[in-house]
Amino acid sequence: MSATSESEIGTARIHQEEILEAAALCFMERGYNASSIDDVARRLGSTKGRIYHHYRSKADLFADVYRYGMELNAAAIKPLCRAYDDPVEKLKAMAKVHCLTMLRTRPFQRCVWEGVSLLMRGATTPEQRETLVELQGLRESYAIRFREVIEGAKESGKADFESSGIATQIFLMALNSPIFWYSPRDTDDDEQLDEIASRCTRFALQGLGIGKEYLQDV
Amino acid sequence: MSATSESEIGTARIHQEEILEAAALCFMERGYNASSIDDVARRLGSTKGRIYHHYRSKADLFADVYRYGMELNAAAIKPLCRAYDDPVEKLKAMAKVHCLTMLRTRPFQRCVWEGVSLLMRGATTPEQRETLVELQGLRESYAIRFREVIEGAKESGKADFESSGIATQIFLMALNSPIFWYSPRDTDDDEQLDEIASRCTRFALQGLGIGKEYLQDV
DNA sequence: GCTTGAGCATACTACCGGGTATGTTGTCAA
DNA sequence: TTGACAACATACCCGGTAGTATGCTCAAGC
Repeated sequence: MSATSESEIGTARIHQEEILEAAALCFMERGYNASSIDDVARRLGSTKGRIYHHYRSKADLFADVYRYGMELNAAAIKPLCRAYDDPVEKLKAMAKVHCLTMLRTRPFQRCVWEGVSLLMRGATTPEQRETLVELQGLRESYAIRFREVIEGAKESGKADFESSGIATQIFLMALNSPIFWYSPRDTDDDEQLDEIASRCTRFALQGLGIGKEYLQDV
Repeated sequence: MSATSESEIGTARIHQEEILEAAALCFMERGYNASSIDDVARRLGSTKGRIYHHYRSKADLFADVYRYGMELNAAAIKPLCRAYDDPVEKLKAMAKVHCLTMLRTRPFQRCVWEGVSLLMRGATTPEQRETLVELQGLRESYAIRFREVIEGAKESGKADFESSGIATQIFLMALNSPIFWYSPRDTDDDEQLDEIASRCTRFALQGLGIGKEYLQDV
């Protein structure tokens, strides 16, 4: 609320990132409602006081985890936005990167998933509503970026589906799916993640009706 | 616990089905942890007493909702198990029916989804563990049925993927996806559900690498 | 008509967890 | 040196909720 310089915001973020990570892990494992603030604090090796010093409420903390997760997503596909002419090539790159981001930041992505839907029914105060609408907007504008490219692929004749809205939904769902069924191996093998992302990406692109001849290098 | 005749079990089920439905709706809207027993009772126009007369705990109630949802799934695909020679034709039928069941029994399927994973971390008593393992088994054996047919489709040369395990996961995820992004219209149009199920099914089958020439009638 | 038990409702307890109020410590600026 | 404030820890409050104990009613069986 007070006038804080950007450096102050920066250091605050550094302090908070540790909290964010612990919160994301807790929320992923037990869900938002089943995770207590004390749980998050225990994971940090500290107490409630630390969390409530940085966040005004549990919902605020969750919102920040959500926001951070969406920032990671947006940052990952940002370099690709202007780098391709062919929409299919662009879609391939975006899908692969998106899926890799899912795998690499799984706890946050699980929070994004649980996300707004649950909070909508619980949140009561007007400011909370406002925050949720904002977060919802982040998610939707992200999905729209994919939808536009998907529609471009259809117009190029290389994809084949009926409703772009539905197609986008299933497409993203296929790419998101590993955050649920993939449990990371002890050997944190980056190649293995790449392998999984490739398979999800191929599945999703083929689901859109894109021929295998375009998917050799995925 | 006492020796109950089958008819007694039958009438008990009838009484309980009303509770099951209310519980499924509550759990779908707010999630398991955020739904109180009183919420479920309110939706029934009754009180806690009724629920605790039939169920020993909240977890028990949820388990029954889960079980019921899985029974619906199993019953839906059961007639198809011996009706096809071509694995692709069988898979088409199973996928379509599965997706339609998702759409028609959405509240229960959302509970199945939230399902065991969350409870695993919360459930403490040994008997609860036992129940969860049983429910987990229901889900897995159901998935295995799909996996076998999917593998059959690959062996027939009409499908093309690398890991049948991963392929099955993404495949089912694509078919399950409408329980999240589809919100039923006021006009409870059965044809519309069929339309959506068709699109999901085509997406999922194409994702497996099955050619469009096999998917005209989906 | 009396008992018995199923099928609930009512009233109550115990505890957990979100939130707050206050104390403590280190650091930095004046 | 001291005041001020950030960054926590400690101690406490209190509302909500799972679960229980008990009361009520009605229908069936004898």
